[in-house]
Parts: sequence; C-alpha cells; structure tokens
Amino acid sequence: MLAGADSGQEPAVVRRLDALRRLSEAGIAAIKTAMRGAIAKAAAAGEDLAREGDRSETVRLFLSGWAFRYKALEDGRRQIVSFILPGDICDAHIYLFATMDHSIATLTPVTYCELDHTAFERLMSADISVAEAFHCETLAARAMQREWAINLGRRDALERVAHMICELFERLRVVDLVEGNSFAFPVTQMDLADATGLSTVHLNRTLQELRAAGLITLRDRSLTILDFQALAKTAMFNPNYLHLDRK
Amino acid sequence: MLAGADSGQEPAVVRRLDALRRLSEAGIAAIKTAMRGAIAKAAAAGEDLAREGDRSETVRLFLSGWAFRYKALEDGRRQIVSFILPGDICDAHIYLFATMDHSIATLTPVTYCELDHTAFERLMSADISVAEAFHCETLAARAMQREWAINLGRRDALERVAHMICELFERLRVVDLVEGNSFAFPVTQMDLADATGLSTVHLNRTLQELRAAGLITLRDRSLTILDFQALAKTAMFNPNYLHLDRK
DNA sequence: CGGCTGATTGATCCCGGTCAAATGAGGTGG
DNA sequence: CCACCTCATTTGACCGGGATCAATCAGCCG
Repeated sequence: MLAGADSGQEPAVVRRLDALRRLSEAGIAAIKTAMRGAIAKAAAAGEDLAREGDRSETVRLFLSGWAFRYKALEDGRRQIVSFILPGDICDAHIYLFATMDHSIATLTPVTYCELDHTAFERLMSADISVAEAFHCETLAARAMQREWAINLGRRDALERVAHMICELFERLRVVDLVEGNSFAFPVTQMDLADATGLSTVHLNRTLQELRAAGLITLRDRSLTILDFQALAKTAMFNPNYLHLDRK
Repeated sequence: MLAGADSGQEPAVVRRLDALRRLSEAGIAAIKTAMRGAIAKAAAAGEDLAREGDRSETVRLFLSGWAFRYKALEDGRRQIVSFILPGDICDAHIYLFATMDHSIATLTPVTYCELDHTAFERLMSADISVAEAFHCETLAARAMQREWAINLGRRDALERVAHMICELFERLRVVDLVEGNSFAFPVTQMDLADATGLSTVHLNRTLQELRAAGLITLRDRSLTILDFQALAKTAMFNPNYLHLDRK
C-alpha cells in the first residue's frame, strides 16, 4: 500500500463502498470472503492493465496504488479520463461488454482482486447492501466523469488543476490515504497535463501559480494542501458529486 | 429478440437496450408491461426535468424528444455533459443517491416513463436479459461520458463538433430517428457551444467550416451529413465506445 | 410594427500551445 | 567516484486558436 497497510482498518474497497452506502456487517463479511476467494494480482508501475480492444472479462477491486484510464488518439495526443485509487471498482458488470473501449495503466505498483463473471454475481447477490453499494459506486464514477467534462470544458487552467487536486484529496481521505493535508501524489506533470487537457509547459506554470498563491506544495511526489478553503474557492469545488456523505 | 423486419415497431427503449445486449422475448414483454404500469409523463421544450439538489427518486425511460444534462457554475458558465435521446435511461438505480448532482433540461417536448424504486427493481428481476441490458446501458453511458472528456480535452474545435455530430448520428440511427443521412437536430448554437466547450461565436464559425468543407448541411433544425466517411475522418470518430454492435 | 431569440460577421485580445533549450535528479556502468 | 544517460521539471520566446466585445441580420410572434 502507498501509505502502509493499517492493521485495524478495513480494506480500501470496504471503506469506499461503505462511504457511498452503508454496508451491513454481513455485507462486509461477504466482500471479505469474496476477496479471499478471488485472484489476487499485482502489477508494477508503468504497466498497462488493459488496452483498448482487449477482451473485458473480469471485475477488479483496487486495493492499493494508483492507476488511470486513458485513450490515445492516432496522432499521439492522449487524454487521461480518470484516476483509479485504492477502493475503486473497475468495472462492475464489465464482462457484459465484449471489449475495452479505453486503456488502463498504472502509475505506481498496484494490487487488486479479480472477480470473474460468476464470482462477481455471487457477491452481488450475497447481500443487498453490497449490491446497492456497488451500484452507487457506478453512479459515483459516472458523476466524476461528468465533473471531469465540466473541468475540461468550462474551467481555465488554474481552476482545472485546483479542482482536480481537491477531488483527489477528498477521494483519498475516504480511504485514509491523507495525513494531515498531505498525500502521496505519484503523478508526473506530463500525466497531469494529459488529465487536465493542458500542455506540460502550461501545466508547469499553473502549478507554480498555485504554489506562489500559497495554496499547495508539491515536492518529491508528495502534495500538501496549504489552504483547502482557498483552493476549493479558486476551483469552485463542491464535493456533492462525489456522494461520499452517506446521507 | 428483435428480428430486423419488425424492430421498427418496438419502442425506443427496447430498441436501444436490444442494441446494447440482445433481449429475450420474455424480456421485451417485461419491459412493455413495466412501461404500461409506469407513470407516463410529458414535458414541454425548455423545461428543467430535474435540478441539482433535487431528490432523485425515480428512474426515467425516455420515449421521445431530446434533453440534456448540464451543470452551471456560479458565475454563469454552463457545461452540457450529455444529450439524452429517445431510448436512453436516466438513471438506473438513481434512487440510491439522495440528491441530483446536476440538472436535466429538455430541448424539445419529451415523453418518458417514470419507475420508482420498487417498479424498477421488479423490472430488473423479471428477466435476466433485461437486467443485463440495463447494466450495459449504464456502462455505455459511462463510456460516452469518457469520450466527451476526450473531446473536450484533446480535440480542436473542428474535430470536436464533427465528433459530436457523428456520435449523435449513430445513436439516433439505433432508435430509427435518421432518414437517409438526415435527422432532426433541435440544438441551438448556444447549446452546442456549451456542449463542446466553445463560445457561440467560434462554434458558429466552426459550423460554417464544416459546411464549407461539404461535410454537413444544417438548416431549420435539420442536420444532413453529406459525407459520413469524411466527417468521421476529420473527427477521428471510432464508434466502438458506443457498444452498439451487439457482438 | 416593435420586441425577442438565434445566427452571423468583424475587430481585437489573450490564454495557453509550440518550439527550443537549460537544469536537475537518479541510475548505471566503467 | 565520475561520465553518461534518461526522464522530469523549468524557463524563455513566440505564435495562434479561440474568447470577447459589439454590431447586424433574420425569423417569429403578439
């Protein structure tokens, strides 16, 4: 794990699902059983876990490390469309589709569980709270994807980068991967540029602007938010779309 | 399942779901029964069907008309994040969330069926092919949302607009709303600008460029694709992400 | 006829892209 | 320990795609 494998804590998948929709004790047990019975996998940093055109047969429960989804255009342009963090699911019911329409690559070493069609269906029918939480995860992923579009379409460079940092902070907080206002941030400026739709040069200048404004620190793959209120304000960040409040 | 000849008779929801994943006869019957038992609704053009912050309690099956999802920033900027066409579902399992994180507005008069929590769950458990098709619809919506991000992040104005037209064409074709290479296009240039992340002025110039290149005609809310091959080429459009091939 | 909404055009500006080079931090092999 | 390589970050100079501002025009409706 990026920040140590907290002994007393629930696994990231349980933490995330429970934040989206409260899991019953039986549900938590069912998830853990499924994970124990599933194929545990690991991959190094910089690997493709899936490529556009691959057959899509298994559901992955992400346990540790960072990955991202992307699509490359023929002429080399690349757009990262989402980050995958510990606790994320990718993707419920994906085996119903024949092939992947995008690629997934790792930023750090990662570990995950693979569930095939039957294992996933078994887990979904084991407990109603688990099934509901998985559906919420899918809805939340769609909501994040929508927000990504808003970011790219209608925010300027400074707002865009600030917004992405705010989102990552909130998501990592749920799975206990922030300490104080800092978190491991294994994203190169090239990656972040492809995520925000900017050039690396302009992304670099935007980061410097955020630093100069006293909003963040970013050194040695560690990001610190110096003033979350101010950062959220410049990004016009509203966390409602993450649906992590579990009302 | 649908046999080409009579498929034009089926409602749009059945056509779309069947294109995503083959429905059984029993499944089609179950959908029709559910629609007959559901609350049928209609709305005029220019109405909000839902607003950010509203409680999200019912699943809608879109039967006719165009709508779109959008989010407005505090300062008036607006981003349209997707178009909702006949046959679309919005959104499976949405009642699991407390509130809407975005708004939905109509472009034309629309009709749709509303299913509450229990009606939707009943339909999902009525037939396995129906449940699978609904899951595919959700996956396809996510894939479209990803492609929207790619559009906004890494395509220039001409490619962006061309891509959006190609996508709409393919989606409308499935629900039999194109005639030849033409379809009703009830989108103002202001709306299209907010969908593509451009200003209305530049969008207008981009449309003129597409017209001048002999790729499209757009008059009286009717869009004709004069050369689909060429349009798809300028957009680098690959329809795989729509998952409408039903392998 | 006047008011309204949407499409179009022209002129100007600037945010962010592109090109090019320098700097720095590891990593590795001699 | 140093020479060298690679990858990531940073900086400078210049350019252009698309934004902005401001009219004008075309339907449409009351």
